Amino acid sequence: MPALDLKTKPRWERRKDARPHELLAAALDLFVQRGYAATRLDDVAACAGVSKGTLYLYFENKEELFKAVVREHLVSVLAEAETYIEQFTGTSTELLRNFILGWWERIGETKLSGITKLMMAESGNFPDVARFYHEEVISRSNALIIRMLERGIRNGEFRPIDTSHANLVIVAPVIVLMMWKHSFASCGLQAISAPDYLNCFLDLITHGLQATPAPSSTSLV
Amino acid sequence: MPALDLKTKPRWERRKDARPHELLAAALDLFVQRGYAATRLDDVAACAGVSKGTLYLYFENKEELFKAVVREHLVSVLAEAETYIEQFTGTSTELLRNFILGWWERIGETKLSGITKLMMAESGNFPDVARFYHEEVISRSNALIIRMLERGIRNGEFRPIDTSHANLVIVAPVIVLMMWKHSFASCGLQAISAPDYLNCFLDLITHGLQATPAPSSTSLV
Amino acid sequence: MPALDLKTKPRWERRKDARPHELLAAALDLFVQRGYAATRLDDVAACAGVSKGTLYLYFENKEELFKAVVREHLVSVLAEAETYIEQFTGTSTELLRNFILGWWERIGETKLSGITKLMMAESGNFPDVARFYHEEVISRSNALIIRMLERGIRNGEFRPIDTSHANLVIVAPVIVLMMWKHSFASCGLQAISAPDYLNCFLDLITHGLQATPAPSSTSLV
Amino acid sequence: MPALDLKTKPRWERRKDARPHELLAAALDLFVQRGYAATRLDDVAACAGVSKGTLYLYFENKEELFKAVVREHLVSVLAEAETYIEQFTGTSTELLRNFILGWWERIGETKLSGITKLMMAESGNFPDVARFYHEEVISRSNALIIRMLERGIRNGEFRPIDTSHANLVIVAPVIVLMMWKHSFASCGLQAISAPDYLNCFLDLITHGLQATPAPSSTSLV
DNA sequence: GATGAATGAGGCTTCATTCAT
DNA sequence: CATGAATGAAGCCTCATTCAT
Repeated sequence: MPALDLKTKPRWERRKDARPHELLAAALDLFVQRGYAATRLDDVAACAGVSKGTLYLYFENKEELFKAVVREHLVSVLAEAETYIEQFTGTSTELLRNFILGWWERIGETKLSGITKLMMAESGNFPDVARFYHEEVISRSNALIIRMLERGIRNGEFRPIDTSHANLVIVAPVIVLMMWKHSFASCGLQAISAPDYLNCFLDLITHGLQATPAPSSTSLV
Repeated sequence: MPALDLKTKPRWERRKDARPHELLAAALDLFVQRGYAATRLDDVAACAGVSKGTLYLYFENKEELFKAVVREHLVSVLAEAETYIEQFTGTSTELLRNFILGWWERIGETKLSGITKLMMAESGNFPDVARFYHEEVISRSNALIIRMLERGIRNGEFRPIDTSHANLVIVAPVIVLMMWKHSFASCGLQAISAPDYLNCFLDLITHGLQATPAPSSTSLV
Repeated sequence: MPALDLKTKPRWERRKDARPHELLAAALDLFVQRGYAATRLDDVAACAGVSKGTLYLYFENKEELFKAVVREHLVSVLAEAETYIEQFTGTSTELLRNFILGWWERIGETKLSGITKLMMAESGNFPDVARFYHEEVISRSNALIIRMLERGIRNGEFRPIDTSHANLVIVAPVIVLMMWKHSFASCGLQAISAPDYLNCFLDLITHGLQATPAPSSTSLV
Repeated sequence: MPALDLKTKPRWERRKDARPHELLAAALDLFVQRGYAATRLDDVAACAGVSKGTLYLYFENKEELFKAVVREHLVSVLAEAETYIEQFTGTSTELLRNFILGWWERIGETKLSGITKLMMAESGNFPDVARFYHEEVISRSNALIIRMLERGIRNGEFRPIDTSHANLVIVAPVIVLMMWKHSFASCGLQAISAPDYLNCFLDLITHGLQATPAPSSTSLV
């Protein structure tokens, strides 16, 4: 067998390579479902069809497992968003709207929203994880949004505002929506329609940012 | 009997009336600091200077202790807010601003913000507590805000918007600010200036709600 | 007020005398309902409308309380039975039947059966209580039954049998009935009709003891 | 590697297949010795030479542990008895006698009698366990004895009696003997000779059941 | 590499008993 | 006499982590 034929690895060996991904998928599911502290490694292993000990072959401990989940699933989405924004050529209002809706589509609507929720919920008890997440995810996403706002201000679309705080104002409803979905809504309490909510929010924020006020194009009642 | 005996320390002190409040104070501190699941009742007892068993003289179990904390500390603030809103005679814009700032002052700035954070963080794992909190706190506070928005719409100050979603949009930044304070900020990561943030938010939201657009009175950069 | 008028004690003082009896009544109820170990002194106190501490004014500890219950409620019934048997003038078969049925009426059907059950159930874990109960109750009741059997043998009604073991054979069904009532029957499992059961038993035992066999007077099917 | 290393004691020993049985044996010992409620799982573990947590690898909780003890040790004996009775060809009097004596030999004389005692003693406080035991053990053993009585009545050996109550009358002395052994006798109070007692009982019951009365063959005094 | 048995610290809750008032 | 707040040991159960095989 020629050494070059890397694609015909025997089955068990390909499986070997797949292991970490299977484990991370299982871990994601459970972290999202139950949170960090309440997720038992037994369950992660069981869910991945592996023994508990095997988990420790691939990840030093619970914390490292979680970090790996974040790296595997969130960081890639961020990179994609960075590219998108850099290349966008329309108005900043459109860009912002697309960004928010895309964010919801790629993260909010998927399991990944659970990670955002989890970090807001538990970073206080796990400072190391918090630091890691802030560096890898939050600061990068902040930069992204601030860049969009500055673009809008620079070309006169948006009023000149304090971008670093506006960033958080803009981000807040999406975060709250994610948290709601994984807290009260998951107990059957007060479900929220994400599209309606986001439209309402985008309408308000668009009006709020507008340099030259214009009537909203659609009735939102 | 010699006067010296007076120094004998009793094995415990009778504090019948004060005890529940002391315990609730200790419980509040720890729930806020560590969350619901991670708070150990031993620690609550120790923090209140009593033994583990004493806690159970006053509260049936962890859940009831928590509920009592909420009743003692949050429900009263809500009642106050309801009265305030009912009696307010100024513009709705002013009312909304006062409400938000008062909310921050009474809750956001105090330990109580930790309860809001805790509930968003853990209600998914404790549905009974979630139901209780939603009934006692959330639904009442929702009603409050919706009433304010309707007041503004009715008298022509605000655009006609979907109040039930707008409610959440308005609430979101305050909630996120509370959560941030008890998550990343508590690890020394990216502190946020609440006044600046809230001003930025109020400026945006005021603009966003306005029926007849007016230029913002102050530059916020 | 003349010192002789003992019957007109002020109310609170008569109540003082009643206390121990009220406590013993409450204790009886709970010991019977839940057994010795599972009875909480809190509940006894509450059931008697008294504080926990008061219990300790009258009884040194749980064990002494229990002993007092036995003395108050069982020992007197025994004395009554002893008298009855001494004075009975009919046949021994009648005597035995009356004794068994009377035993069921005075003890089996009442709460007191619970004490018998309790002792069989828990004496292994409380040897001191067991010793006390054996001395005060069991050995005396054994003597009673043996005397009845010997009377029957002496006058030719009963076959000559080993009275000390027959004693236990005779006693066994009544004890089992008492235990059943307080164990499986109390969970709704297989209720037993005491009259039918006792009749069946008396029929069998009468036949079994008879010196000159005679057909049973009633069909028991 | 030097041979000396062989002496290193492992922190634990792998005993996958043996463990459950060792645990059940330890549990049986302690349940019998102390009863259900008074048996601490720590002690069971210690008695089996494992840590507390290990118990929970094999049994979900105390109740399941107990059920497993019953299944392992009692249910098998019952099956054996069922077969024996089905195949027996002698007289019903002999069958009954053999059954009773065999019951004593297989259960009464062994630790297993402690389970019977325990259930009579504690089923009132543990209804779920009671239900389980009644289904798995009591109802089956009742059926067995009733079948024997009906056999004797059918072929004219026994008088026609109420079999369902006679069943309990017959069973009572054996149960009482078992209970006695684990209650008063275990405190050194009034030991009972099982053989003498059972003979006395069988003599009485045989006479009591007989269709055509016959003189007892032996003097039992 | 993979397994999964074993550990043991730690969390919630109960209850007989004590003792200052 | 009465009270009832307080104690603290003890019991059940969980779970991250280790390690012989």
